[in-house]
Amino acid sequence: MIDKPAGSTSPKAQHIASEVRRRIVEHEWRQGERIPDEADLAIEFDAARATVNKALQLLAGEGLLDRRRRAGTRVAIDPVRKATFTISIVREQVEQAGMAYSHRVFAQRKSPIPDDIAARVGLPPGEVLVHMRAVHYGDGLPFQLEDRWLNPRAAPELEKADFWQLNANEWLVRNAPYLRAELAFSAENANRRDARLLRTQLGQALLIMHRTTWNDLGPITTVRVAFQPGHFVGTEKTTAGGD
Amino acid sequence: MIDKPAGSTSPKAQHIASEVRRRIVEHEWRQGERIPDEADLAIEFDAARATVNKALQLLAGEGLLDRRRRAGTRVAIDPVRKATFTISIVREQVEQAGMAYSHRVFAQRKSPIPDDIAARVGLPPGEVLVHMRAVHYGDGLPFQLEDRWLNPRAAPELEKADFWQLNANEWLVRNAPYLRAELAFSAENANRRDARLLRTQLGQALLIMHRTTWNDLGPITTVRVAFQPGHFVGTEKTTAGGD
DNA sequence: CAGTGGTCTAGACCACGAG
DNA sequence: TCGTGGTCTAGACCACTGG
Repeated sequence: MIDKPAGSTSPKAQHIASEVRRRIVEHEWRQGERIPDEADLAIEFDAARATVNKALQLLAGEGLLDRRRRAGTRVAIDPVRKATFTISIVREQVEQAGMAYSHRVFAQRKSPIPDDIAARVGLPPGEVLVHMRAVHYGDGLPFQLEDRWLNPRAAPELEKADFWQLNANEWLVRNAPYLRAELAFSAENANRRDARLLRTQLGQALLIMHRTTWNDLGPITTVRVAFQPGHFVGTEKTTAGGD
Repeated sequence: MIDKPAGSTSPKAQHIASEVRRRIVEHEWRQGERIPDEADLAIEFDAARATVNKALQLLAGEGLLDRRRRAGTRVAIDPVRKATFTISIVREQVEQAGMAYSHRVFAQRKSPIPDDIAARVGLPPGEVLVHMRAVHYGDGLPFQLEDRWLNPRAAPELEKADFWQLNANEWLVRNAPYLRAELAFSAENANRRDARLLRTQLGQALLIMHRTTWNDLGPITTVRVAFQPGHFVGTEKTTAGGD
């Protein structure tokens, strides 16, 4: 019998990926250079081609490899840097920080959308949506402020929901899954309303997140989230790349 | 990176993933509910179990499914929302916007690191690294400002590089691939130096990106990037989820 | 046209962990 | 303990696309 490599329970594809990654990082295989094809690597690593394929697709997804039929696989010239963000539920963020969660709705009414919102979500200007503003608190202190538009046409059950009591964020997560989303970050100086609701000063730099989601009925919701001053949004882990 | 156009021959695993996704989104299968096991789905879709497995792993990666051995596969209770950012090279960002790229280095010297930087990268306080500040321009206007620390021990060839002429960003991408990275966004009011170099006003809200990279020799570089006021950083596409 | 990656299959064994 | 997902394999055919 042939023994397993001692101490290692790493799946074979992972092992191949790691080894290829190492060769790239250590310049054993240089940028733009062609690497052996799947069949050859399968022999070298004593694996099935499908296993090698899986490993190489992983690396291509990370941006370390460029793969093309007939042309073969090359080390990417500009390793694309990717980072994955996980957007958790507000309540969870607050509670993970060991604080007591609460939230308060400051406004909720039907209203025609402003032109900029219309353009962003792809609805005709003046369309009437539900508009709401809410603040989420941790231990009674403002954690984030959301300014949200909701589209009843994309989520009909929405008419029945009572967001004065319920958290819109959680209701949507549970009742209106999306098929597509856009997410963007920017920074803004706190305006008068931001400052009042977040209990900070006018002009304070705020990290702003815009998120819009769609299903096949159209846009579901678009929201501008203003975080508490000093808040960070970060990645958990990131795969290999350059810089 | 970008999915195939939906119209034509969709790979079988993609088709299965789409169909399962549809059943979840349309509440045919509810949150927390157990879905048929791989063997059953393989029969339903007339596919091999490996193909079903691939589809379900995709959805689990998106956060739509929870999979556990023996316990089976369930629709996730809180669909985790994930978003992937691609951090491109500064020059490319500028040139894609149709502007002429240039950059200027404002300071470069060896210097002991401040305590907060030391803590962030995991080096002893007072360690001497290369410190540099540079501004990247589009059509002569400031595009972003970077304040960077470089560790020669993790990238020995660095000593030879001349960043007064070369772009550190690009040099690193090509010569010092990383194995691990951390990325975070926040917002800060422009300080005096930020304002001067970005040609904006003191107190202007700036989107700040912190990035630190490591290889197996230790931290390679840590950088604070301040973007031009009004700049957005966003995702390209996002997969299904909630909210 | 032919080499290379893309994908699927049928079968197998293993690892985890719920019951 | 044993059902379920995790992974691998050997082989096959197909879809691109470079030469």
